[in-house]
Amino acid sequence: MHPVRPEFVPDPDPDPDTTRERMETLQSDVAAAATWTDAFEFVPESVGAVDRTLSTPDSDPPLVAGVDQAFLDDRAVSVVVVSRGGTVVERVHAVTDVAIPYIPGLLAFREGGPILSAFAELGCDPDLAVFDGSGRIHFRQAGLATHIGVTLDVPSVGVAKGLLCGTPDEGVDGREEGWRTPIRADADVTNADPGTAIGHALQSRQYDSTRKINPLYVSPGHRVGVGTATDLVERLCAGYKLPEPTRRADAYADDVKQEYV
DNA sequence: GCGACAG
DNA sequence: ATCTTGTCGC
Repeated sequence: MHPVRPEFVPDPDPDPDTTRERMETLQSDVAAAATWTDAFEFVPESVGAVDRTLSTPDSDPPLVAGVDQAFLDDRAVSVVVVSRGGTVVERVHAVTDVAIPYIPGLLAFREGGPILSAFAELGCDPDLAVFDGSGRIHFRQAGLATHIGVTLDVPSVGVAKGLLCGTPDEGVDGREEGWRTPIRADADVTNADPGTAIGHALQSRQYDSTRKINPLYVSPGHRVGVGTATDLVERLCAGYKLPEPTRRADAYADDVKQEYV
């Protein structure tokens, strides 16, 4: 089986509380090493969900990686789908054993190692990675997107379908497409001044009549600011609730899973 | 003790 | 995440 990186293996201890403390300490270290300001080479405006035949000969669109997983019993299928503009240029996957259960706030310890195994199969170097889960919107500001982003030192953003923690500036129900509001740190978020914007709720899609689609919760992973993270995700959407990188990864993970069932 | 909680 | 049929709407 693929070796699990030390970043995701806290020193073993018979006491579960001690193990948990070590994982939380590791996350605080990850948060301290994270950068939440724009620190990437590509031009944000060149990022898109579809190819643009003519116009804007600006700069080459960056390589954007979508990451997701599917599970079968005690195994995880981790995939990375890389696209440039609207074209998929590479898809890789890794099947690994999962030993850690899902615990809110500790997701990276369950999925991190398997995801790195998939990244190890990649032949290219993504300019940006989009994750299915939170980044800075996390109790210790070290969600999956931040943890992997820091580990690989790749610009990253987290896209979650549910809010883990933090408080929205406004109610999020029934909003129009394109709407967004800041998610601010509250007492549940450590290492952050209360009121600090740690992400956004983004209504990436909405129906005209029967509105009932919930918003996306976008947050910086690493080397991306809060506003830019949401701008990028918005640019990566193509008429669906989820941004294209994540949608493709989700679909590919399901395909691979079927072959292992 | 109770409630909340990404995938 | 996963287990699952039909069903409402564009």
